[in-house]
Amino acid sequence: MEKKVQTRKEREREFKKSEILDAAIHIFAKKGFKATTLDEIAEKSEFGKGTIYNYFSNKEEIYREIIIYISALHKKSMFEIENKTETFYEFIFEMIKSHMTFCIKNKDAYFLLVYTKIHHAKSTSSEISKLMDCNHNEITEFFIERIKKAIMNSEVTDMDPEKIIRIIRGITFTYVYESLLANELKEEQIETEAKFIVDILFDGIKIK
Amino acid sequence: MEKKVQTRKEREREFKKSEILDAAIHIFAKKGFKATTLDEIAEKSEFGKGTIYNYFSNKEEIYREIIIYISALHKKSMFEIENKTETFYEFIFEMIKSHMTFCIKNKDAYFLLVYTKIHHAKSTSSEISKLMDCNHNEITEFFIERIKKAIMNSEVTDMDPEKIIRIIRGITFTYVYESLLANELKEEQIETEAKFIVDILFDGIKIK
Amino acid sequence: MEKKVQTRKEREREFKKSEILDAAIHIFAKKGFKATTLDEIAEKSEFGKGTIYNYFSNKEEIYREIIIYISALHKKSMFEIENKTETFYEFIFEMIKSHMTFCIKNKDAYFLLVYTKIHHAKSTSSEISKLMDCNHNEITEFFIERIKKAIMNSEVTDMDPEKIIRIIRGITFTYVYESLLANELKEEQIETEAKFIVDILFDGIKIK
Amino acid sequence: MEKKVQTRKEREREFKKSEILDAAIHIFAKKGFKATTLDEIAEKSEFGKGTIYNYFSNKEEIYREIIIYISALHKKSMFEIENKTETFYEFIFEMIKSHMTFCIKNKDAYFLLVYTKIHHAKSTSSEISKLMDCNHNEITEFFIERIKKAIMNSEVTDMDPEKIIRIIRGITFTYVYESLLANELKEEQIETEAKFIVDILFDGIKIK
DNA sequence: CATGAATGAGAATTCATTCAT
DNA sequence: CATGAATGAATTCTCATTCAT
Repeated sequence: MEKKVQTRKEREREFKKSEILDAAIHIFAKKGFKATTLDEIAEKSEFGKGTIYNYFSNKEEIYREIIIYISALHKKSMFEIENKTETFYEFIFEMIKSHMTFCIKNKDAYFLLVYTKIHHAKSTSSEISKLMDCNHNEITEFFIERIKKAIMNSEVTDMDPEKIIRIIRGITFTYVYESLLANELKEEQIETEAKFIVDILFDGIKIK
Repeated sequence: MEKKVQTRKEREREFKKSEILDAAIHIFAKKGFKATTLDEIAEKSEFGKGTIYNYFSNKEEIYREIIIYISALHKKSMFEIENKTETFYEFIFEMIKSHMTFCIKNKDAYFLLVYTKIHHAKSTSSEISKLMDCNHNEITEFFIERIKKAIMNSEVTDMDPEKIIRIIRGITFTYVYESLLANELKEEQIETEAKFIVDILFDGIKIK
Repeated sequence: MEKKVQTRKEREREFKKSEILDAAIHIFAKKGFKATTLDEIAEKSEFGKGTIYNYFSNKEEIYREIIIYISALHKKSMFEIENKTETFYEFIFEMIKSHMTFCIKNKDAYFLLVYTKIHHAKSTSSEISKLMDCNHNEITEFFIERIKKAIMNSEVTDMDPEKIIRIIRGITFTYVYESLLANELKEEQIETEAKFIVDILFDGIKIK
Repeated sequence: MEKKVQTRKEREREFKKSEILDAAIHIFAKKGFKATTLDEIAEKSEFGKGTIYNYFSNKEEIYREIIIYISALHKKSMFEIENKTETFYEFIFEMIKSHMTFCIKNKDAYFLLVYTKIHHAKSTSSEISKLMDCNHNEITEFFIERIKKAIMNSEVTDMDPEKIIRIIRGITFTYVYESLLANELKEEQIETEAKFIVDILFDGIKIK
């Protein structure tokens, strides 16, 4: 994470790599792995085709590095909220806001993440799916602990934490995904939208 | 829609087409559109590669027909429950059960549907994405009417129906998807699982 | 070796494979493995580039099959003479004639064989070099036995058989190779040329 | 040929060139021309890839210079023995020893020479093959003169000198090549091994 | 001079589609 | 209709060569 002493050369190299990755994210997010060609990545990143191979040994590696990078970013945005919150309600609220912020800021990245999750879900072999699984599990673990605590504190009904997570993830992921697609999720609405979701999650839709 | 009088020839043709589509669904679901080859489809369907071109004019058409077919099937399973239910709670309950039944019976089809939704979401041009959108909207319309009625009946809190749908779809889709992936959703659990979801949806997770 | 019952299809396939191999031999012999392109092979064999991949899974496989085929052919031409000869002189004489006949009839094949021997000599890993070694050893074994017999029969001076083989092989290979290159070895001269070599081998060049 | 007064700069330049050539010989000998990359040469010679182009205008030129250099070296080692010898037997003996010494000292160079001879034998166009031919002919001429003299002196049977050369070259080249490959030729055995060859060449293998 | 990043022409390989049988 | 051999456009990847620093 912290390569303190970096020469100018190294920094330049890192910068160029990230330029290529940036270009690639957009295309991968739009077309998927197979349908994305190196010519497109080259053109979009404004490098020659051969140049890209000076930075990545093949197409798959570009994809992998993107997934690693995005996953880490997303995970980080999830874990950051840990200590900032008191109640479970607050925790979920912050978590959803954090997720939304991440998604708005990294729209393509988020689409790619969802695409990859779906796409690699069934192929047990690939390195990428292992990586995704690993991240997924880490976040799940983290959540489960928090839910157990909430149950002990009588904040929420006593239910299988795994299932609760599925519910929360379901609401959040799809809701955000669809909102983004419809271009209906803007930064200034995060507060309201997040509250909307958490309230339903906690109180349900039934009229009281 | 109206294939009233079908000769034996026509019926045989239809049957063979469906054999090819069946074979293709599995592979498309596993690998996605691009990575699926006609050789694989030919082998799995036990037809010659050339034969497939007697039934479909190209690979895309196979894919399209699959999506049309599955979407219709799924839509049908959604609309069927319309008149069987009295309360909104019942409606959602039946709808989720219906969805689950469909997914269990057509696992690959469902994965393919999800994959296609994600994959084509951003490409505005393709015929397939239009088709998906169209179906999506039809179901949405149908739901919205029901929700409006429910709001009028004071069954649920007065909220934007579009948003409620997103929530419901989010919970259902992802919950079912993840359960299927983890191989944790069996036919005999549908009743329980569906109830679990609806109860949370109506009452929330907060302890009362 | 003997696939007695072959359908027409299979025979046609075999025939086309051999057409491709024939075309490839000439080019490989002229340019070596790396410098030979599949476009050239395709053009010379009068097939489309893709077609070749219906018969061989990659360029290396074409090369390998050629070497296997030629080696076997050459080995066969060596072993055939075994029982036809009485004295060691006769044996060597027949062997050289056989070698020459093979080389004249399969000029390109022979050049390719020599090229491959040289080229793969140092790479211990490749499958091809193992194959060549294997054939080389088989022929060597065969020769050694005959030489030992000749020594026991007092036909030739008692020397290390391995070294004698090297001498014989050296004379024969290079002599034939250079003669062929200079276009100075024709079928009708085989008898004379072979005798010239054997006589020197047995009696030396010293005036008596 | 005449680099009489060389500045330090020039000497340094020559030295660096030879460093590059040295590195290249090993790789060319191992992999052949096409399969050798400039990256490898650069790495092995410990120069930057671009630097190499300050000394040679392209890959082919490196190869050519190597061949020129080695050929000259080998030729020199052949011509050196001219005046040291009295009889033809002695001449051949010295020649073979000289050849062996050269080969042991310049193993890679020798392999490369053999490889190049084989490889370029058929391509009439290239400059390299002309060079090789030229050297080949020079040595041949030189030998032929000596053989003619030997025939006149009744040292050897009256035979076509060209053919005798082919025999001698055949024995020597292949014998040495195979011995080197098998790692069986060491400096201290040169005397013995050379005598073994010459004796067979002069007296044959027939028991007397 | 020394360097190595950038480049694109060229090579191997894949695969949807055609078509003769 | 059924078939699969033939095809070449498209794609990934390599590497000699150039050139700015």
